[in-house]
Amino acid sequence: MDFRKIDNLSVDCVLLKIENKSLKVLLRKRNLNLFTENLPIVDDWVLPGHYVLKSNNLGETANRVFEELTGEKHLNKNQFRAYGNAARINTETDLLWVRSRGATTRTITVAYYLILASNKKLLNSNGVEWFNIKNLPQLGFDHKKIITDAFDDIKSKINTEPLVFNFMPVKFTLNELQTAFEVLLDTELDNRNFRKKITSKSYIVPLEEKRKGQSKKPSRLYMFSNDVYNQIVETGYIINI
Amino acid sequence: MDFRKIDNLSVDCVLLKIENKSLKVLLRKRNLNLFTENLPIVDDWVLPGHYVLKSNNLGETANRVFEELTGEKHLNKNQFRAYGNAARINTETDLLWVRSRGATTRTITVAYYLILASNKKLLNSNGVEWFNIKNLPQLGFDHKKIITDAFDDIKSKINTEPLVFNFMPVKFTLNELQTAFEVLLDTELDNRNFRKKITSKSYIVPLEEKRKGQSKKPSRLYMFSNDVYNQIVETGYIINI
DNA sequence: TCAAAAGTGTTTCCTGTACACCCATGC
DNA sequence: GCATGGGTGTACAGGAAACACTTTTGA
Repeated sequence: MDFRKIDNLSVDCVLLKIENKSLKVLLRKRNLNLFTENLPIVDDWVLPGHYVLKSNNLGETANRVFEELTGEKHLNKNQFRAYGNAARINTETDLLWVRSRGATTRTITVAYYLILASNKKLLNSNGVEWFNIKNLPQLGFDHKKIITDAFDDIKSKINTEPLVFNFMPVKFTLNELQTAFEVLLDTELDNRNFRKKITSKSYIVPLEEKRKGQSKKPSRLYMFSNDVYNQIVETGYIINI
Repeated sequence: MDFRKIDNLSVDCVLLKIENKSLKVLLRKRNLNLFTENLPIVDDWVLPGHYVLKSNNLGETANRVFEELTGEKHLNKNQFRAYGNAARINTETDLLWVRSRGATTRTITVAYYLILASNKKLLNSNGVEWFNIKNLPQLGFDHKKIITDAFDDIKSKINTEPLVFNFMPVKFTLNELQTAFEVLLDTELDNRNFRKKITSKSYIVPLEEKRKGQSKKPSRLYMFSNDVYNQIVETGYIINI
């Protein structure tokens, strides 16, 4: 195992969840004090990430970042783009930051996103915070673009791949699922039609169990069955262009 | 302009077209003679690609590869994945090849695909050849996987983005378009229903012109209007999972 | 008893799908 | 005049969309 880092290759991780009817992304505080002055001159937010070690795969590097944050191994992360423009690190703050970490200023980053179920808690919230994706703070590097790209990728897949269920706890109500769709598609859906559509799918299985306490009337819980989904493999040759 | 190459970063290019009712990919002959023996020990095929120069962006590098092959500037290339496993270069041939080019054996490659219209010819066919994607020769590195991933990406987008039209000449017949869909979706479509669907789209514009000679009966030509398409922006919230 | 979220059916319209024959031309 | 790919219409079924009230519980 070679623990040295490849000094021009990093992985950035977009951790997403739905909370309060909006999509949240996890950011890490970036802070650097220069001792010549007494002011912090780097004081903004960036995506959690890590340089790739010589012995590590890209995916392993992402896994490690995600595990450190959540305490769990995740299998459903998604690599969606690489960023390697010659001038992608160009502001004074970004250059300073990169040099302070002994990396080259021409760093290529490979970006992953991971969807976290809404009931999961972070293992470690030191220095990180959830932000509404529609209301991001000052971000370093090209991380705003990376977040936008991640969201675009999810949106483009949400209607054809069972990606929504990653936002859901194992057991969820139909209204929770509807909210997830609404947040991701940025639209409103008719509740009756939504229920009809969803309950017609064999891989969304109604459970006997109901959830009490969350609302006045108890609500039926459902689960997504990956097994059943994989059997069905909806070909869906709907030419939709 | 710094012409030195980044010795662990390359770009691989998947150039695709439809010909003879099948999807073709362009490969470059890889050949290396070791002078100690008189036999070529590297003799297989790889994707065209290039190391990234210090002053070049990833996309610029891909553009250059595509331009050298086709003689044209292309705007619709697509970055679809990065490959950077620690052990992705591991066979004796691949290691030999990489060392012979003065690169590191931990090279990250960023992969792009470009769709070429079926009427386009290559500028330069030296050492390259079109292969049916269903019948590939011996490939170096992880290039088989890269090709599969490119195809998967296209398939996943073909029904929701106007990607097919890149396979088409500017003016095309409906039957040509149907063939493209059939090849890409690996299915057969009903001709009458296909025509109904397509002619209902305002951005697929019938021209006065007909094509003679190709078949017995002259066939009407159509064109895809990007302008009209962008105006329409079909939201398409068809939850299809 | 009322506030709050859960849950339920019907009608209309549109779109997908299945299916078989005539058309215009080159040879 | 015939072979070849180009081109057309109709009927049916299933899914999408619009729409308002009842149910169950906690407070």
